[in-house]
Amino acid sequence: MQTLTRNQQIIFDIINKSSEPLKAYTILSNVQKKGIKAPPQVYRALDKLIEMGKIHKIESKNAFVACQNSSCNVSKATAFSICESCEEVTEISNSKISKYLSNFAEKAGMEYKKYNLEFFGLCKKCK
Amino acid sequence: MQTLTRNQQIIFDIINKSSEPLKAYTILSNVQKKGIKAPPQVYRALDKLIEMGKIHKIESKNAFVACQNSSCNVSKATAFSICESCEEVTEISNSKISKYLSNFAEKAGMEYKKYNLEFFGLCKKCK
DNA sequence: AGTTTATTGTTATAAAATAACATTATGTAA
DNA sequence: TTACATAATGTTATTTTATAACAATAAACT
Repeated sequence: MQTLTRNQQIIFDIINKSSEPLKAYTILSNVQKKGIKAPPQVYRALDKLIEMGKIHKIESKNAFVACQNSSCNVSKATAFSICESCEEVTEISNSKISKYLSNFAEKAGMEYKKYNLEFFGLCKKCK
Repeated sequence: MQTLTRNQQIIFDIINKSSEPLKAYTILSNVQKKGIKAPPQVYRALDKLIEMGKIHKIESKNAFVACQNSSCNVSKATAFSICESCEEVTEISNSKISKYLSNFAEKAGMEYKKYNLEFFGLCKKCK
């Protein structure tokens, strides 16, 4: 269990408290009062947090969310549903889907390391 | 069957001929001699081509590939494997996986429209 | 303590995407 | 065919996202 450095902790806290994915520059503007002033500081922390599996990047949105999956300490596989109406992003906890997809990748002849899956549509509330 | 406009055709041809995903500004530099001079012209064509399902965006790479799936004329569902060594990107033709995933989304309570799936690892050659 | 390794701070810049507005082309319906 | 609407294009400027490069600190190791 890796401990976070100061910058990593500050940035993780903000992402973790947020109810929605945060963009790097939104994070930046929220931590400038704490002395984190420049983009590289944010991006470096984000990179490490992703490596540790503490956060994930929503590629289609260039935004970052805390991992909801308590067992997820390596960022091996991520799956999200994204509502095109209310923009809600939900992490799909995914033992089944994960098993299915890793199997699929192996069959396809790939030495599989991770995947990223993003569903788009309307969430329960919006449909 | 929709016909392409001049700019769309030029840009589709370049993507279609390429053996690898192309970035918007790479495309731009390749079409400037044909009179397409500015980013918006490229991005507009890309957006339309995506709508038509002629190309897909590899979100994790900000790059674009022609659709390999002849039946794919709506960009409903995309799946790619990306080799982290040689950078090869392959579209996975995906009736099974597609069925599985759309089922999965429905069960999760989502009104599903499309998904994007990106596998990372080592391809056959590189592993 | 001295050395390596990781993290941080900082400035500048690169890369990716879009806003805004003027212009031209295409389709369509009286 | 003319008038109107719609779509596509051209253009300039700007915004947004991400990284290069290098100096300074801090932490971990022997």
